Amino acid sequence: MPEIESLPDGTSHQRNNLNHQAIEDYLKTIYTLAQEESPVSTSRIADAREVKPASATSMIKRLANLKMVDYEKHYGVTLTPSGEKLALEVIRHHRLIELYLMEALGFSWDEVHEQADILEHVISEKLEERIAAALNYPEFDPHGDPIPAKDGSITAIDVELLSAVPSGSTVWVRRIIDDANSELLRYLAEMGLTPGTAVTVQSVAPFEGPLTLLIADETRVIGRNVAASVLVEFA
Amino acid sequence: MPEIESLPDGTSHQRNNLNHQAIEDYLKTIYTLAQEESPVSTSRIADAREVKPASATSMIKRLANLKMVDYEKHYGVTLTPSGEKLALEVIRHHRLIELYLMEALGFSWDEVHEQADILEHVISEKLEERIAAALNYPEFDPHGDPIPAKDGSITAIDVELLSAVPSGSTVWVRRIIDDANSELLRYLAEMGLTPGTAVTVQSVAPFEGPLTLLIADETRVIGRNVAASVLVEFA
DNA sequence: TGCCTGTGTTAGATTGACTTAAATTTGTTA
DNA sequence: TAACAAATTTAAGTCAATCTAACACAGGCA
Repeated sequence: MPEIESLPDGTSHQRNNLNHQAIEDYLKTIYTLAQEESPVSTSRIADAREVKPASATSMIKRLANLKMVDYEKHYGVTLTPSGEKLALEVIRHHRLIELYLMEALGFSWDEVHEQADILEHVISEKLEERIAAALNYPEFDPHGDPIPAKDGSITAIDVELLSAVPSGSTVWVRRIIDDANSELLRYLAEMGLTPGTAVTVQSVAPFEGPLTLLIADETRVIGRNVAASVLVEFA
Repeated sequence: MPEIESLPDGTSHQRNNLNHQAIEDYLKTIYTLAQEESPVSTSRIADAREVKPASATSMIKRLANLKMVDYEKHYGVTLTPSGEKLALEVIRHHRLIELYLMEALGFSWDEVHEQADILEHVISEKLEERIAAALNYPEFDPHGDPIPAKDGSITAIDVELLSAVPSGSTVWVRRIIDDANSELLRYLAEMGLTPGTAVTVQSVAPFEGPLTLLIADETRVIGRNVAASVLVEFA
């Protein structure tokens, strides 16, 4: 007789332990990719998770069995409400941990992502709560990403890629894409391109050329690809 | 051709990730059990880890391949220097985390063990260092257990079981055995039986009977089994 | 000294997460 | 509209960590 896998209910799932790490990672990946485009294809998931498409397919089937995703063969995948809930919980953990590592333990911007990717799966509800409390229930993480609330609600701000902003505009830096690598993050921080900063786009070179920016009265020239890691809101 | 498994070198082994959780758990178990009696038998390991003896045997062989333990069939297992080093590193993590959760995040005595058992395997060298620094490089954890130094050295203090102390003695509570359950820990804390406290044993009832104690001018009567969780040093 | 009991080991199966390689579907495009 | 290329799925195999069941050893006892 075929056994049906089930996940223990919400409050305790991180307890019986790391088994669910892979599940959580896939759900988080799907959530993130779905924000760019939904449904999410097998190969996008496989690329993001750095596994072969066949591996993604088999996990997708497992997630579908768990009612975490709706899955139509050869078409794609979308999160169900319970899948999204779990994804948001993991993202909440990730972002709280990143902020905590910086605020409480003196880590720098570029160091926190990797450690948070591991810790996000293993902190208890109680530890999550204590960390949130220690940070005074913050709304944004160090990269400017909104931290989902416990109930899954998440502050959305309307952002554009800096690389797509027309010249002449003044914008607020809101977020840096979270999986930017350490060197890039250091480079951005050095220039002052961090969440909260105002930036004026002075000129945009054609043919995917560089942008000339005014950041805190300093003129800076950055490549288009770098600008594509920076999300901004019109002032 | 048979591949020989190898562990990446010291500084990075927790990075490439949770694969080694089981290895670390076995080494920690073996280290702890070896303090009671060495060599350590398969069944003691299996009991402690709550797995079947066959599972312990197969992990023991793996550890022997990795040169983490010396293993003689049907006889027992002892840690090699590199096995002990890794065990002490994990124990260091565990104890630092327990203390950190109490000091920095307001957890209580009885809540920290479970969470530390998970986190001990996943914190980076850097996070370990930051936690140690935040605690001002402590020597003892909340249960009174010594925290191994980075070089693996560990402060040993000469302790006795409170259950074995003759009546009339005055002793310092030094440690509570680390795997005591939450209720017991709360009970001990309530009475003031915590590391650092002075206790006078007023009388010891025969036939494994209760002990009458004087703790901070209060008279308390506790069972022999409870006293066996408390390690003391003669004043 | 040979047997018995319990402890320990081997063999074989299972599950989760992955792989490679082969087969299939989809949706163009000629 | 048939054929092809790319994307996807299936099939079959690996590895770690576990299990059960069957077998082997070691030491005490008769």
